[in-house]
Amino acid sequence: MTASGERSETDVASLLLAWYDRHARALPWRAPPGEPPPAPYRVWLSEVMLQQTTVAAVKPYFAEFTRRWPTVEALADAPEEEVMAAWAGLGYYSRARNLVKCARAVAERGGFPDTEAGLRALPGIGDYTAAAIAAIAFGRRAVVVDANVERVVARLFAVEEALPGARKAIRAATGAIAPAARAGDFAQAMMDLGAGVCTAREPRCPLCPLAALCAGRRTGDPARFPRKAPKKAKPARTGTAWWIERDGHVWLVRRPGRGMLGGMRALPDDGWSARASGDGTPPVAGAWRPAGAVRHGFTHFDLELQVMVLEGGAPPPGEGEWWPLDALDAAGLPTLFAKAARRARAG
DNA sequence: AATGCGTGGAT
DNA sequence: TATCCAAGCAT
Repeated sequence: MTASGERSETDVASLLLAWYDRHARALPWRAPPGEPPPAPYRVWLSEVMLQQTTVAAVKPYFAEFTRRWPTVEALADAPEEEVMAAWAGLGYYSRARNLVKCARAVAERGGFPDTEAGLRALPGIGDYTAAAIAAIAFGRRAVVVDANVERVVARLFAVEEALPGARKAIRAATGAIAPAARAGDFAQAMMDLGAGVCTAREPRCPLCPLAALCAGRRTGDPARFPRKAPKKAKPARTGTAWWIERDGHVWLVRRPGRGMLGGMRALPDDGWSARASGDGTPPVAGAWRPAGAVRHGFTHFDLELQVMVLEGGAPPPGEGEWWPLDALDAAGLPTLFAKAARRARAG
């Protein structure tokens, strides 16, 4: 703002919003620039799906969820296991558990809270998501900081401190440039800029509406911002998944509600985890046949999973269900076990 | 506050 | 193939 209170044409927000008016991505959960926002339900659902997840991965899930559950009330009424199965493949499954909890809380209170603090108190909604929904769905001024914004702001102000320590300074700097008007468009513009122009590798500075203001660019090497602490090496683990098939069905279990792949359907396994490899002990005795292995990279370890097959076996002790092979897609197996199932069935 | 938690695409 | 990374949250 200038001293007289009018917006300067060299204001970060003005420059960015003008760019957004021309270059905003068209997305299924987004209103075009300057138009009324989508229903809070769609903003919330998309924001949760987009946590640490790419736009391309989210699109089909968003379409399917809004088709099956068009409102937060419909989602609140859905059985949790159906929602978990529908989430299968998208990852970070605690999001799906919290999605159901949140939908039920919102339905119970008669709608989404329209303040950042109210949103922040709901399950699965943290600082970022509360600010994003408040700004995008309710037009409230909020300091919306995701990884895109961290990168844009770290470059714009050439923040030398490394993440995660720099978060406080980045948040303050973001607050200083966030406008009161068009709060949702500004937040989404920052994210579009980070996603398409101010990218992690090889930023496209000639296309950037903020290039003339950017301290990072003036250093000659904007890509070195934000600095980051070095990351730890990922351990490698091995394990075994057990494919027990009988009369066109396979034996599936449900994993415990917390922890890795929590609450998801799965193949029985030998107890592998991030901390230790599995012990290779089969759940029932029998003529097990090796079907090969699959590799899967998790966030914090790499797993090589041997797949062992037993045909005509008895079910192992404990909870589980015979699942029809011709409907295996509907079981909602997370990707690791979907890979293992393909390997088992390929021979 | 450091750690645990998925997955697929880009380089 | 190896690495990085993406609209983070809970504990």
